[in-house]
Amino acid sequence: MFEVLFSHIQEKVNLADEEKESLKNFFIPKKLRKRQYLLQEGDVCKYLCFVVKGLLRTYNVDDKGDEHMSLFGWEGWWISDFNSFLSGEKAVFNIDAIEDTELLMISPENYEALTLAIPVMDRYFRILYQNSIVTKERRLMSSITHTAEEKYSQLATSHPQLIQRIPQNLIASYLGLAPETLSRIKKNIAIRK
Amino acid sequence: MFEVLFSHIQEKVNLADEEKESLKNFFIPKKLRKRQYLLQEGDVCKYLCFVVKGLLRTYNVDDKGDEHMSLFGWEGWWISDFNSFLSGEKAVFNIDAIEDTELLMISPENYEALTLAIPVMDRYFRILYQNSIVTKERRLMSSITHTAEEKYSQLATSHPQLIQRIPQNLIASYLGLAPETLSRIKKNIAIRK
DNA sequence: AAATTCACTTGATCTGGATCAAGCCGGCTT
DNA sequence: AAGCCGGCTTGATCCAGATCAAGTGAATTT
Repeated sequence: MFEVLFSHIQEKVNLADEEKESLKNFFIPKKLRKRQYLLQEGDVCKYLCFVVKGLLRTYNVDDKGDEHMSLFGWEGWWISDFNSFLSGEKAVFNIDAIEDTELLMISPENYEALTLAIPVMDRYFRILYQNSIVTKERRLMSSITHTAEEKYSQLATSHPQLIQRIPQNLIASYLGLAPETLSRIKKNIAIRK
Repeated sequence: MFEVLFSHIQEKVNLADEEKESLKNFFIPKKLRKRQYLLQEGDVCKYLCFVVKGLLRTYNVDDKGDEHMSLFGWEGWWISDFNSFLSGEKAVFNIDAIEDTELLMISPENYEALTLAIPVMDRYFRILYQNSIVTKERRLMSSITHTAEEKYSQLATSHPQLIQRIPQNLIASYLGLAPETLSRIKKNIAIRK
């Protein structure tokens, strides 16, 4: 299962064989069944998790009990309540599995130790985070600038896999829309062509 | 003017004196007058810029000609159209100076060369980007989850300096609100206490 | 000091999307 | 196979915030 992680890392930086061996020691493998929680709001997020297989969602729940998706993660994504993981503060997000999932988890201490033991991992994460920032910037501007339909269309073209794989009510929540609104939007798009 | 940059870096990692000397060679200093552009939409963003002094805004303009703030940057912030800087694609953002500003700019080639010459800069940027991701995540969830008034109140408590320093119409745009709406919100808050 | 400009306010009206409320269907359970 | 549950649709109504339209006052320009 480390092969998925290695190949993901090696898209960005090179790892020597002995670095790969060493790297294994910093991670804990874990399996989750569908609907199982990885993290609950209020707990401290003890691991940054690489998704080897499966699908997870990160979301919070407001006063009214409504869920708001922060992000989805599948093969090749890293998942956590990043603030809680880095600072040790309580998590504001819940994370649970949408499909059966396999993870490789690293603790904050090992994350620190890993970057010190294998400095090129600083570079790997630096590049990873660069891309993540660009993505988040796009989503943020889209959420401020676009209408509901524009947001959906943009998502549908940029992440068609996501539309296939994830239930529509969760996608609505990801876009900050009521499920009914998304349903109507899809209908309108379908009618128009 | 490099002292501001050094002290900012040294909040996160240590720099040897010879590394500091070397680092200077990768940057170009630049001054901007109030209202002057650093980047215009459609151009390629040729520099990642560290703000030594002053205040800038990054924003895009929609079809209707309305501006939407992406972010503000002052002393100690890094500013660019990050996607354009990294990929060489055309910028979607405009950047201009709200106050007279002093910058230290680095080109993509020098950014790459810098991290190779001084590997601890990978670590510096990794940590910088971590924090940036947490901030963007918060703003995104806030924009999806909260009402207009909640968004403003949250901003006012988390970044009071920003409220002081930046014209109210730009803050409205940053929050994704019409200027009239923000004006009314402030009035309501004032009345209530 | 008159004139223009620009940020901000206030009021009146409009509207996109939320909310509330029913049905509909396909898949699980018993 | 009958019943139930959860995801989705559809319709009717509501409302937060946008838009349109004036007005004010402070700063900048001429």
